[in-house]
Amino acid sequence: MLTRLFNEPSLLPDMQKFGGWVDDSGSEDSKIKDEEQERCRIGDEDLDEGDVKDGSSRAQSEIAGEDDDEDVDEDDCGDDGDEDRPKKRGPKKRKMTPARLERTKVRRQKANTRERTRMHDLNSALDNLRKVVPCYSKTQKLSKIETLRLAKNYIWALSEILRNGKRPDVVSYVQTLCKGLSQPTTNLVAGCLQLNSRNFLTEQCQEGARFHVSNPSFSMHAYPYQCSRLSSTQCQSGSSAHNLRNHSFCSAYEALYTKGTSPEYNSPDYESHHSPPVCVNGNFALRQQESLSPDAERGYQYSLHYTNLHGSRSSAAHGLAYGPPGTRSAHSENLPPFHDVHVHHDRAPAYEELNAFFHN
DNA sequence: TAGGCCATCTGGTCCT
DNA sequence: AGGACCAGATGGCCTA
Repeated sequence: MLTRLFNEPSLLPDMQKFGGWVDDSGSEDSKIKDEEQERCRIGDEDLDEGDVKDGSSRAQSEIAGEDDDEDVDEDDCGDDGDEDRPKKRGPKKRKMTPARLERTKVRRQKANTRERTRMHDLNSALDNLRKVVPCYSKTQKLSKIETLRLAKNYIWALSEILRNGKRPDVVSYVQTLCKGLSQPTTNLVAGCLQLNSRNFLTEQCQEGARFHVSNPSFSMHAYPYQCSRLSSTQCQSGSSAHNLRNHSFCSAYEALYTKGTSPEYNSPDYESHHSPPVCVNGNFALRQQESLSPDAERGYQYSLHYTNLHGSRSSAAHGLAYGPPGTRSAHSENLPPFHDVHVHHDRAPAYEELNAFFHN
């Protein structure tokens, strides 16, 4: 019955998601009766015709047969014992004529279409963002919230690099990227950078936590922005300064992370992508302590907080590696299957590019 | 099966 | 009046 209200074929599949609307059983009528009773219970105050409230429940009631009765007013709900009630002021309600009903219906459909388009635009923008954050996979897309978190971390990490004029070691870099991310995403990013989260945290604990949010002291062990293909053969292939940088990074990287580590580092081949130029002009006042959303405190307590060099909070590192109890399952033992994961750090961000990007 | 994520609808608010 | 934006509700899909 209610599907008649939305007789546009293209909308029907969507409408059918609302199961109660599709079912033409007798319970529909009782539901509508309940809605009518609810209307009468609420009274005029919420059902002023001037109100925007032209929602489905009212439209449903109107279309359920009240259209035939042109004299039916909203005030007339059948409760005759309400004569003492003071007359409501304000514009008198207009009857829901079929023409008005049709206009309402069209307006709602147009609004739905606009909203759908708006959300699609938002999603395509998010897709674009997914492509420029450090880890991109066509098959294993980051969720929206994780994409935003990773993008925030990415911006912050690059801004710190530019601010300090130093290159961070890959461990610190990954840690920065993974701050506040869920465990699966942490593993994904770590996998993109060929790091097992558990192992890089172990390394971190051994070296002492150098990382601090407000005063990062990145070391120069390696430069993670130039080579995403970490195998020696990949690093040695090709020529040019780009590959030279790759090679230097890979050598340093391998020296750091391939000895005494698990075979998990022999991960699949990752395709390099160019990172977009990044602009940092001091506007990144955001602090890593600030979370993107409240649930960063609520459900994503995976952040690292290395507050000193003595590993006093190194347990937090294990929290990231294994995940806190009672939260999302940890997958630190095995990296997820990265089929077509891309890392976007082929080159160092140049200031010219940064400015160009920012002023576009 | 529960939980996470997502798309969509919907009504409210603000703005032009 | 209508559009943009937002948040809540709802149901589907997927995965552990």
